[in-house]
Amino acid sequence: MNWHEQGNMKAAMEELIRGQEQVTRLQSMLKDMLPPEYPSGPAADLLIEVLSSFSKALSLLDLGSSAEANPPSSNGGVRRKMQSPRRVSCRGRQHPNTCRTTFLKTIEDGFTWRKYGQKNIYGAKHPRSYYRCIHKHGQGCQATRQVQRTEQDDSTFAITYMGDHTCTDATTPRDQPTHHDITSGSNTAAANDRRATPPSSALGNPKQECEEEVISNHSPSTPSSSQLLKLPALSALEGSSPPMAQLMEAVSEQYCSLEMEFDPSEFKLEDMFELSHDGYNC
DNA sequence: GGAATTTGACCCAT
DNA sequence: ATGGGTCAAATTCC
Repeated sequence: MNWHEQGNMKAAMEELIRGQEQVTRLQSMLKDMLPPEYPSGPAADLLIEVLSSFSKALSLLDLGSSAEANPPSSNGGVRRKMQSPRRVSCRGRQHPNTCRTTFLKTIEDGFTWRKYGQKNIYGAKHPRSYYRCIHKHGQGCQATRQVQRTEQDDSTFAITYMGDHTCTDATTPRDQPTHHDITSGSNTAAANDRRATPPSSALGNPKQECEEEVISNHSPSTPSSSQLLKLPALSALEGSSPPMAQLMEAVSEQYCSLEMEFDPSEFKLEDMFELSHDGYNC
């Protein structure tokens, strides 16, 4: 690891530690606000999960740095290559500057897609499916997307969009799979897709999308951090008290400053290191 | 029979 | 050399 990578690593750890402290403060505030008979609730549970995520991320980074310092020499010299040494998404050949990833409970997004490939990804539990817009030939639409189940949650799909729709489908606002409207849509590859269809649990519930979306920093239409990440349970508390709102904003920004295409299912230390090479660009 | 998916092969970036 | 992305023939479904 060179000095530049070490610097990024250290900065990432510092950001995580700050975020952890702020969530702890938020937890304390929330505790004061809730009635004694209801010491916990969805918001409190969510904070516990957020704290857990921070802890895991910190321990991962810590392991990474110590492994770097003390490479394992045992195991008879036979050591499996680290998984996913390359960045697995946003590395497209056609749309290097317009990719964004969303995490949804359904692959429906309002557009009509044609599946053109599927690959088992090295080190990944689930295969990745490749779709292109059904209007590629008719209207020359260059939009494509990659769909892969996340490793933590089989019912959640990481959907990476590459290229913009130039077809007439794109003119209908309800069809735009943006972070502003990711709950709409009924006619998709999933609807037409007979075999590459996810389990019914995912399909029958178009309203089950996660509120989480990661948009690459270089995206021309990148929204503000607060727009990017608004936890539903916390949003409900907005306006409850100024310090709480400020803290929520700070925590939100903390997450977003660490964004860097952070797909929990695909997070690998080496990915982080490589991010420092190409400046977080896709 | 047409349309859509599957899957192995090929190409390309790293 | 390796893994990811795309192509296209084969297969499946309606």
